[in-house]
Amino acid sequence: MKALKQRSTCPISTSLDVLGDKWTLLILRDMVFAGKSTYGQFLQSAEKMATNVLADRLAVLESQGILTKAVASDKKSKFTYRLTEKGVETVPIIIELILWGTKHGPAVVDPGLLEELQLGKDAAVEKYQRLAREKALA
Amino acid sequence: MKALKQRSTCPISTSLDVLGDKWTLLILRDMVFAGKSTYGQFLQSAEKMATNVLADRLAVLESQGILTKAVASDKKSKFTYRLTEKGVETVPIIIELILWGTKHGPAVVDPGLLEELQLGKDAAVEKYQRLAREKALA
DNA sequence: TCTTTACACTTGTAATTTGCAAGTAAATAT
DNA sequence: ATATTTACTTGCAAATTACAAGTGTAAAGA
Repeated sequence: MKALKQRSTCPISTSLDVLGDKWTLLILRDMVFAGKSTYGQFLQSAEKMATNVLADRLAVLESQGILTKAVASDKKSKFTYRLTEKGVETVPIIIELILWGTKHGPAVVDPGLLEELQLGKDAAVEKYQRLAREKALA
Repeated sequence: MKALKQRSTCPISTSLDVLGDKWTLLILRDMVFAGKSTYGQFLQSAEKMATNVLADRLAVLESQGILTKAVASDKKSKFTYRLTEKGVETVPIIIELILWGTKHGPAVVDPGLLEELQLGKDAAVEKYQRLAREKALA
């Protein structure tokens, strides 16, 4: 049981108590935009997160009800992580990070996604939330 | 000169390289929603950030062009921090954190702001960006 | 003028967190 | 039976954070 320390009652602060680090939102990104769902898949990302940090973050995300952990349907030695509705609702945050990083950072962006976002942010949010919800049922 | 390490070219990752910690966005929150602009004011927030961490984050934010530092108009021993346009454009990210924290966290929220957000997110984003831009000119 | 206060940091040090390499353990595959 | 896959755990050095105290400069007060 991972007890999180709450620094204040400000909603921004409480959000950052959970999401405010360099790794957590990358795990959620991998689930939403890359369809990943296992420990091994998360480790393969370009940012190369350490195994112990990944294990720790997955435990926090689970204890906070952002994702669930279950034995995979194909293998008993494998676990599947799925987004809860609380997790799906981080999509707008992630989308805003994409837009800001694209505009102001040294990022290289997938042109397809960028066009989609520029065409309509709300539509893109809904699309990726829908896909994530469908994936969560599988 | 604070050199940031870039972990990948993903826009989410590059955004988190700068904003992904527990303190940076709280400084921006204080500038946008509380009109704060000095080191002393930032220290007085409910979350009680350490002085060395504040100094470090302000230096990073300045080096990344998210805010500027200038001698205050009233006192030569005082500095005023102002948001750049890059800084103003973090407002949508902060607003999404407010909405998520309000809905899913243990946060206690200002009812006025919440009503404003529920009435129309885009309008709220524009309002606080406008206020921040005006403040930056003062 | 001398002292005190206000403000913005810097420094030192202990505790915590991270990054890296290696090891463990259960379930499959060969 | 042995090897491999998958998901971690462990140990340790390095980096970061938290906490307390100190420094330096400008302004204000006696």
